[in-house]
Amino acid sequence: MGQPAFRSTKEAPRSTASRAASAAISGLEAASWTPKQGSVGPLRRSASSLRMPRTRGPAKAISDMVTTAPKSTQRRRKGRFPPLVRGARIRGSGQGEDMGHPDSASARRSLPAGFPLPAVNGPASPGSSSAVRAHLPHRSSIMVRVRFAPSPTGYLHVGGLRTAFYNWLLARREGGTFLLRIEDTDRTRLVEGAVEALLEALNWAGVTPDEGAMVGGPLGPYVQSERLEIYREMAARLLESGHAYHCFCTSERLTEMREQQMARGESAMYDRHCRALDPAECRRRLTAGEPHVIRMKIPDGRTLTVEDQIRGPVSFDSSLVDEQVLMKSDGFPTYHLAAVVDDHLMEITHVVRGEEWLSSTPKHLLLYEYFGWQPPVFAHVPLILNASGKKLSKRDGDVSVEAYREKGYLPEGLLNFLALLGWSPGDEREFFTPQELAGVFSLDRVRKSGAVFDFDKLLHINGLHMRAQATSRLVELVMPFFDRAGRPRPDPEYLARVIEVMGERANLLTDYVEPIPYFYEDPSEYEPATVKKRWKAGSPELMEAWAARLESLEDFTHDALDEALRALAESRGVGAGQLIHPTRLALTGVGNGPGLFEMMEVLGREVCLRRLRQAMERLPRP
RNA sequence: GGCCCUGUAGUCUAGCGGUGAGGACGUCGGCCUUUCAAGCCGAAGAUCGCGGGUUCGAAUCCCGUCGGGGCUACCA
Repeated sequence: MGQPAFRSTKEAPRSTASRAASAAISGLEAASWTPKQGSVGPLRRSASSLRMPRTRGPAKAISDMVTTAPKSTQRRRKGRFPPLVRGARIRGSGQGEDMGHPDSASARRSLPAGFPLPAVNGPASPGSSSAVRAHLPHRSSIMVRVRFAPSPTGYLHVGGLRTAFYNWLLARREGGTFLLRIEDTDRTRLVEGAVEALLEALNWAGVTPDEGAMVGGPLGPYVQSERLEIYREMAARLLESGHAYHCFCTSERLTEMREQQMARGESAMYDRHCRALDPAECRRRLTAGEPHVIRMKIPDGRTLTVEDQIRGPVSFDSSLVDEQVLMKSDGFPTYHLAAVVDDHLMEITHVVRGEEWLSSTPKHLLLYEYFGWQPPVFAHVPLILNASGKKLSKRDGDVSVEAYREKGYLPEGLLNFLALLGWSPGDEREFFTPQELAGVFSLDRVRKSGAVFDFDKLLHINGLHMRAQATSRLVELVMPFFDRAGRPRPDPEYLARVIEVMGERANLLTDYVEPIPYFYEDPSEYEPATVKKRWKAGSPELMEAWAARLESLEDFTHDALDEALRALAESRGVGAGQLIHPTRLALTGVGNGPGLFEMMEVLGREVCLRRLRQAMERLPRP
């Protein structure tokens, strides 16, 4: 007979899933993944020694990091696209990536005090002062620096969490830095409290930044609206070097232009009207305070190639690239300028972002070239799709991380599921803790096509993680859900026993609350279908006898209850089920749930007797 | 429309010139059991988008084609 597992509140992972859990725990070094609430549990383990080799040649380190992973993988993937080294290759009439515009002295001069102008990735500029320079390449050649750069327009989207997580995994894996930057350059879309919500969600997930907004760091500020001076300065450099120009076109003119282009069947692109503006007139209109933007110049006839870590080389014809606005008329930069400038200044080595950015990458490449900076490695991750194959959005149901948190998902469960959306380990494992993922994740195993968000599978994976948790952690995590359900919090000891008794039955934290009210209060009604099925002619009388027996039962324990019930059934000449089912109905009001005897032990004699009697009174005589 | 990405069961995926195309979710059935879950066993489900070509042999290589998606803003 199966012994109830609820006798004591165990600390170890429970039953079946522990198999999966421990199988999945390889000897990888524990990364510091710490979900906000609760902790410990089986997630903790001692560090062992599977470190990545850290001694590598400077140039190699970067490209290796992403392509390396398991040896077999590396071999297998070879030939998918040329082994890349740096992020981009630029062909055509230009000077290619080696053209070095040394950081202009003027820009350096006018940057905010204490603001380092690293140019770490850039070509060493011969004349620059070099005490600082000297040690930088060193550091950057080893240090992987990745970032998550959301714009605070609301909540954290699950797709955003996946992107952040991939970045975080890369940083953890390489002992690098995961940075959070807030891209709030669109003042019309700002949402109050969004930054806090973003951080709260990341914290909950345990995908926490090592550096950046709210946590600080040496290369801040990390909020773009606080870096306006820098963008202005950088835009000025571009103006100075002839890579950008002022544009005074009104939005009306622009709209009209676009309409005409479309009507002619052409693609809508800025017609470069202001590029030809007479310098003197430009100056005049500027001093007159006429509203204007700054646009970047795009050369014709160049082929711009991104060496994407996930897709291989992707080429664009520069003649088809629009002359993007870099600085808006309100003095804020657009994404393109701000992101490039910040990624460089913040010494980002790998830009891992959503696929929606792939088409604007050629502009970014050009900006790196104009500034004379070396671009980072790029990797564009596929989109997360809804059931009809479109980019997952609000209209498709729950897309905010907060929603999943409220539904009772575990951060590990959500993260595990999200990681598997577009990435696979190469073997057939599917259960991973975040730190395990940090040991095996690599960009070259990320798929290129979008993935549909499958709620069923998310629930399943979350269930796996639920079963791998220590009871004590579950108690901690479940408690807040009582508040939310408007129920008094149970005694932690009692809740622990409920959780043990529930065993494999929970896939969500809320499964310990809403679906099992009978653990916390007497049933207020009885499921009609179950009454019909289980409350038979002989039931009331049997319940009467059973109640009497319970009163005199010495130990109100699983074993004793089991024995007593079976003895009673035998003496009455009925099957045990004749007693078991009506009892369950009387105690819970429903037809299914945990094993009856362990449940009775948890509920206790008093409660059981009371409910049995209530049922006899309230249930109709069949 | 243009540019770019992409295409293995309903869904997530493995696959890298020779496999009965493997695994997972979901579905259906069985076992276990007092129920429900979980677990275990089993089944159905994929003309590898389609058409050509290369090859003794193609999901894998080439060409074409169709479908889906992203971008095409003084949004990110």
